[in-house]
Amino acid sequence: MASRSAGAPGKARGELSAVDALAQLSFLIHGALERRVAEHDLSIIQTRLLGVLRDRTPTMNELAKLLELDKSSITGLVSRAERRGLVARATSSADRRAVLVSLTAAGRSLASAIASRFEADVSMMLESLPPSDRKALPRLASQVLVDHASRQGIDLFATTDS
Amino acid sequence: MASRSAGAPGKARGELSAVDALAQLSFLIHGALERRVAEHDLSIIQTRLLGVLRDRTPTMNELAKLLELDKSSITGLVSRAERRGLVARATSSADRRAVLVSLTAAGRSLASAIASRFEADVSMMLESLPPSDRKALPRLASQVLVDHASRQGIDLFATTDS
DNA sequence: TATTGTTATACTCTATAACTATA
DNA sequence: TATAGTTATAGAGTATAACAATA
Repeated sequence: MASRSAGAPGKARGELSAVDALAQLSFLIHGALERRVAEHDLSIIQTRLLGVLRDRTPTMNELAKLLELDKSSITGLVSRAERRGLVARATSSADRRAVLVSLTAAGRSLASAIASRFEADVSMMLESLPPSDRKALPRLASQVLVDHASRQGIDLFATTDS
Repeated sequence: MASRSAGAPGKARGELSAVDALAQLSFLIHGALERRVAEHDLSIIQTRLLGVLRDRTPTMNELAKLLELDKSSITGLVSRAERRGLVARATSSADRRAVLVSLTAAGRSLASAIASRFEADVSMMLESLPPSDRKALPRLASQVLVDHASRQGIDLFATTDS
């Protein structure tokens, strides 16, 4: 369990189990993002919405798949963001049932501000490591991500323009 | 932004920025836990509640500090867990205002089941790495955690029995 | 008076089921 | 008929403010 206290069974003092260490790091980063975006009165899911809209203008349906939520949840999520002027709805001209969601200028600027703040937060966490380890950690993380994605038949670096 | 697509500016194809890699790994682990505990109709916060109770019997107030929630949020959280028979309330004999929260046998067994399932999930993610890296990743994660904690004046490995 | 916990209230987030409009 | 999206409804999770009981 991630939130259990440090002393895992069978581990020497001053050590976390592999799983504990990764789980706690995950909570640390997640929590840092949560606190950061809370300063802008955003939740994690609202932030993810802004994030996926930075380089897409998906339909509500596509948004539901991207965020792994039910379409009815997307309705409310987008409506609250729209009420705050962060995103805009537009009826698709190709299919008049479909609604296209895009970032407003305000939404884009907020997304950028958060991204750079958060980047600084994570960089700060890494600064305690010696320079060689500071490169190794993201490299290993990438490796796990790429392998995990490929295990699901996804190429993390697939490009549309090829 | 963590949920942005892979190609970060200024990065060669096939690479994630350091921050992106860590953020995405964090979301991967968080999501894996979320899906795992959903099988038992638990949320992340309910799971964290069970987790902190594995080696503590705190008051509501202490629980609020441990989980970084308002005490009024703890009331509902504990009540829902209590209704499911996972935790129990008991009035403190030392201070009759205080309520002590503990894990029931059912709660403890559920917490153990989840911990071992989740441990397997994370181990599986690590198995794609060569053995040396498989040790390095948790080691680096621990280092970041310990340094982060000490920066806040906390000794992650403090013991009560010394 | 101060502290512990609960209650009342309000809002976000989520899902299921029923609905409308378009295809 | 099938699909895209919204609405109605219900419940978890969260915070603020007001409250009761105990210290």
